[in-house]
Amino acid sequence: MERKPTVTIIDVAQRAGVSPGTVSNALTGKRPVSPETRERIFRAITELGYQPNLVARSLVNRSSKTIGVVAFGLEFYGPSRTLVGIEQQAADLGYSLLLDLLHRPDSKDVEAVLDELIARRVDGIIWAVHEVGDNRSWINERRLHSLPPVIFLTMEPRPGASIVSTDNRTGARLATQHLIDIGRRNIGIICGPSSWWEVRERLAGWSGALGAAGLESSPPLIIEANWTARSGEDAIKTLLERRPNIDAVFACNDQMALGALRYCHANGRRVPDDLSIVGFDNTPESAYFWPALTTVRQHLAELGRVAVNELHRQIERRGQSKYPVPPVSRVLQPELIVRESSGAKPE
Amino acid sequence: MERKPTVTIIDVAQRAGVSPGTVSNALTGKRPVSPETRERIFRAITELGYQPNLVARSLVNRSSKTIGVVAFGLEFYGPSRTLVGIEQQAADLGYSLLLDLLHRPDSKDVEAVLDELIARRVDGIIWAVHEVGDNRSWINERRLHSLPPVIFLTMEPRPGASIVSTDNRTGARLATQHLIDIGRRNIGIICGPSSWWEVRERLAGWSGALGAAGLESSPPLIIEANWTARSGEDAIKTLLERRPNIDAVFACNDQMALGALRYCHANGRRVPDDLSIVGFDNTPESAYFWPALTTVRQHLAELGRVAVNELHRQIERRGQSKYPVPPVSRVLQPELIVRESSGAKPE
DNA sequence: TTGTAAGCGTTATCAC
DNA sequence: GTGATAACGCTTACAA
Repeated sequence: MERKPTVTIIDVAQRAGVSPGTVSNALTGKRPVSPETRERIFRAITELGYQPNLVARSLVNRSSKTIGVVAFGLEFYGPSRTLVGIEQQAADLGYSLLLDLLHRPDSKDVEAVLDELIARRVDGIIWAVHEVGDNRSWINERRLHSLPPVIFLTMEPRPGASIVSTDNRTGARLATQHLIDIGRRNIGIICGPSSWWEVRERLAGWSGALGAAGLESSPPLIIEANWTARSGEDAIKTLLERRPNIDAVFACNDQMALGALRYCHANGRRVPDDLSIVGFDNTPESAYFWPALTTVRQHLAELGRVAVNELHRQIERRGQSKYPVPPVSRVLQPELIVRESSGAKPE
Repeated sequence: MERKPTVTIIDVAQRAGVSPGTVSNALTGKRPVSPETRERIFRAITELGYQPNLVARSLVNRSSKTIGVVAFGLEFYGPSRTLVGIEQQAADLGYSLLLDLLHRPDSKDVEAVLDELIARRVDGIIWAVHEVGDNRSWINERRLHSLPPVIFLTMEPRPGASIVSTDNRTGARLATQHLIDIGRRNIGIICGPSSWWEVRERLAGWSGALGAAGLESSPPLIIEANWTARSGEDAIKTLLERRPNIDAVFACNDQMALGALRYCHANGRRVPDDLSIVGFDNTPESAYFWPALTTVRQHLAELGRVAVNELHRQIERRGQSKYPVPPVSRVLQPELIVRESSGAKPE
């Protein structure tokens, strides 16, 4: 097993007739180098085909210019869209991304994942796993203190934790209020699993809007599904059996709304004439459902970008002061997208 | 700016009363360590809260246990699903993932991306960017030789390049043959951009099946769209204006099929009675379209897993022999999923 | 089985 | 502006 000798900064230095330190300076620009030597150095670099070694640089710098992203459910629209935003902003700021996927949102491997990221000396972490059950019980100020800066996506506020999230409660309120505004009075909700914090928030938004309007938001109007179109189909069936007079349904994502739509087609319920349906997420497909889906748009890529920016800020500040960086909290507002399925005339 | 002194392998060694080399051996298991010292070492590790530094290890090992993934279009179903497969298999084999996203499939940043990956000393690369236009013109044996092992996803065969891909041509043939089998005779196709290799393959599968059956596959039956549902809607309109007698359409992805479905609803064309529609990809939603979409399933996660396995093999072999590793080529077969939109009774 | 010491490829400190 | 030289934290001959 042979190895072709790798070209190092030392080889470049020799060829250019300077010292390794000077080559480093020319490369990083951290201190001035005279134009002539600079010129010689870069010629040597191309002649030798020198490839800088970021691993060595990371070692001595104690910083890898890398962000660890821990995510779940990349096969779904939301997480993958957010990841795109993360990657773009990270690239703009000069970071590479180390990607770790959990197989389940409530995976018990958390510590192993964190150890891995620490071992690789990431400069910061973005925790893009939904808050489900007690999967964030590991978070506390002491633990956070032993980690590089971390930004959590969309979770319940916790002391010491920096959070960037969508205002799910407002999103659900928007959707429900819209149904109320167009004259609906018996409004059901198809939830995702109630172990998800986001679901509980959306449920709160729904019942809040109904309560404020003096309308019913009792348990029979609530049904739990599992985010899939299939579960949405089953859910609306149950809902309508329980309460045949329901005239509107708010589904906690577009896929379940799609399932509900399908059920209505198959069973002669006209949407939106007999029943209004509203979704959540604004997936690209939702505009082409039949009828086109009224839904709530989350700014997912923006969420990712903001998270990276906040993380970057924390990384920088951490390097400058020895005092702990105060946690931040940013909330992004979703927006209602009115289409055909609710029955209002889109403007 | 203060730094809390990091615990190194040396500190552990001192505390355990052994040499650093022995600690390393205990950690990696590369050479035997007596049970007693092992015990002492691990106690020291936990007492000190030692965190191994993979950056240092990568430097001396000249291998980072990292795979670079270059991808495009993560907001779409296919790429994100494939990435999940890649991540799972990579994790199983002990690799971390370095993720690089291109903003456009025909991005000109290729060299910058490669340089970045080389600088970080990835052990291998998975190129998950679709083949579009001449965006793979940079690939040649000489260039590949200067890179770590690379696996390309779904592209036209090229000398020296290892490829893992879906058999798009067969997939399209399957879909078209199905339409022929159920009695359709005037079968149009809604393509993605013809600059995409996959599109040209699917087109070839479509026309191949038609030709074999003695049916027409002339240009008026072909229309190019851009993968979006909206473009699918426009495309079928044009197609039907050109050829009102069309009785079936094969759309090159599910989203365009969805757009086509929507057009038919809006214009009183009954699917599948008047017109059969078949898609490609088998997105989770497609089973809940109205009518449920007949489509072609790609094994996307499997594609990613196979790619990682092949890459792993190449990385290993490269380390063992000085001879160049022969490129491999793996083709995965897609499968037809019959639902309602084609008109055949699903079995 | 364990210790010693020489790297791995950079950057940073201190002189000049 | 530039050159020695000592780290950075780990692995691995080579000895013992």
